[in-house]
Amino acid sequence: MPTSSKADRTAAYWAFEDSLGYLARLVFRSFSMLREAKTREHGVSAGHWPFLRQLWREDGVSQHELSRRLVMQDATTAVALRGLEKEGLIHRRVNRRDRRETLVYLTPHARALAGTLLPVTREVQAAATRGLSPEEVERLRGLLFRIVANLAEEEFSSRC
Amino acid sequence: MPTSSKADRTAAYWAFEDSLGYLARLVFRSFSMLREAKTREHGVSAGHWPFLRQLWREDGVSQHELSRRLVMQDATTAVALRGLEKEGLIHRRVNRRDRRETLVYLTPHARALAGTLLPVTREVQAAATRGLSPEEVERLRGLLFRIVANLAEEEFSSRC
DNA sequence: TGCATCTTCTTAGTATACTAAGATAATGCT
DNA sequence: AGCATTATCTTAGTATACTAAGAAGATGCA
Repeated sequence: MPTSSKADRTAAYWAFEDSLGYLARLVFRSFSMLREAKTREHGVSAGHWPFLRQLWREDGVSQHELSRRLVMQDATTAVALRGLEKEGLIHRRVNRRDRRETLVYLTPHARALAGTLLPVTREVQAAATRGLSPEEVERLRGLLFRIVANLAEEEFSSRC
Repeated sequence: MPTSSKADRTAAYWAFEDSLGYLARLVFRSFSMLREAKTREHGVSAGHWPFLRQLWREDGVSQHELSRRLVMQDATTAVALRGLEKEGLIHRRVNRRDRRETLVYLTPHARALAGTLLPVTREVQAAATRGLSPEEVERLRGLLFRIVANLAEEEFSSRC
């Protein structure tokens, strides 16, 4: 048996039916691996994707603001953006109104990539939710969000 | 403003309402960060936790079998187990029936930790699902599992 | 204007987990 | 018994993302 069969893997997943944390880990990892497989050929890695995606929505924002929107640390953002800049996907400019800030802009190339890569999200999303009704997907999002909110509050209160 | 307020962070989360992948990332990260905060004082890191947890269910299994059950790569398992061994949480012994295998056993210390640390899972789980009915939690697990299964199939078919 | 303050960004070090490639050692067929 | 095969485990290198600490530079009050 060269690799584990699909039935084997499914059995492994069921072993965690009692843990939402593990299920979330599997969902997250499956999503990003599948997406990376589809975006790699365009020179976009798993780590760059969230930044690109957010910048397609709005660019010309500061690194700190970008970190906030992606719920990332400033250090993580700084390292990732260095990579994106080296790939020619972004360029940075000092904010004239507050020259402490560096504003991040997409290059024309990165902007054009949106047309190619945004459908990828929809593809992955469609594959992931195959067999689920729109109502079920909506319910899932709602439940996930309530969990995120619960845990954020927990973390918040344990800090104070 | 020293750190972003809770309202700020909630706003950031909502920016991803359309992406199950991001919600899963947030859920996974929130879970493991909160759990790590609670287990660190017992010398158990986020990376060691899954192995310990699986071994509490059953130890005396090979490293490869452990990898399979946790959906981890063998290399990842090998590195993590080296750490667990150094911490005195596991020891390894050659399988007599097939001496190519190394079987992994919990130490008495690690076994005793279960009593202290298993309640932590339940605590985190309870915090995460606060305000959700048992039916909603069950429905959430079912939906997440269907997504994992969908993505596993996708990955499987794209490999062949 | 000058200096303290504040924001923003970067560097350094660490943890987790991946892939690829190879070492090791037992198994089992001829 | 010998040797090819196989399973298992390890090493090396890379990617992602964290925390802590600090540099750099702009702001704004005295």
